[in-house]
Amino acid sequence: MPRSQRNRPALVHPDPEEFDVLDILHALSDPTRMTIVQTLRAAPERACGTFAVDVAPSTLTHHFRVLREAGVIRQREDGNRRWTALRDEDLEARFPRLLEAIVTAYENGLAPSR
Amino acid sequence: MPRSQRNRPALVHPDPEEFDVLDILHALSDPTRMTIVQTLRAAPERACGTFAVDVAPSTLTHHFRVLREAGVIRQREDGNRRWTALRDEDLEARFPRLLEAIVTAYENGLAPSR
DNA sequence: CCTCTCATTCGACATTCATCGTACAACAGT
DNA sequence: ACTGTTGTACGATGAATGTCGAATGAGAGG
Repeated sequence: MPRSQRNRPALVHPDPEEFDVLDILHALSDPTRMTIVQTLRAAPERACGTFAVDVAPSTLTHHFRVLREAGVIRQREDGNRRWTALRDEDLEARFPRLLEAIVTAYENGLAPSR
Repeated sequence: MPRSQRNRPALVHPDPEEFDVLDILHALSDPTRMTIVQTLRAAPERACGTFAVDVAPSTLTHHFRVLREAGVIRQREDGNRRWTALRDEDLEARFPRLLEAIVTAYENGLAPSR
């Protein structure tokens, strides 16, 4: 029996109909979380520890929860690892072009005129 | 001599090169501020008191400052009124399709599936 | 069985934030 | 001048937020 079904509370993953744009915007307005999303756009699925962000593990867990409860990412358990992926398709179905516009804007703001 | 040039500090309006996507996302992640932006999309310019938001005047001033310092709105003085307008073109030039995608997503989230 | 790794939960902390009431300043009429 | 309107500035307050360290728990592998 995997860890997620024993002592650990089930991971909260809202349905696309429950997505709230304001929650998504808030989730993406933090630099650490935006870096996570940006990283996930390049790699389809990653383990928690493989993100190049400079925060404590418990802080990372916190940021994952914010993203997950907003519907931005999906997490699944696999042995001792927790894999994280973007909910590209769900987001696109609910809010077309939203994620693309935001992440593109963020990446445009990094190098060119800063 | 208008009010803005006397005892009052000049209104802070960042240049488009200084826009920060994360600041913009944070500014738009509040329901009151999103309502303001949505209202401004319909009317090109409005006076402060003409927004259908249910907060105290001083709170409204606070929200205008957040939006203004993020580059979302522009405010100008005219006699006793302060006129507020969206910085459509500046935002579009700096972050193409960003505002459109966000406001559209917000409006889609209001009626259809909620 | 023992240990190491991975990631979480919990509690604490300092900061930021949304909100309001009060006081105030400038303009517009009368 | 006096008065009402418009909107700001300031200070306070309670809630939310980002951060961390310590403790915990489950899995993997010797």
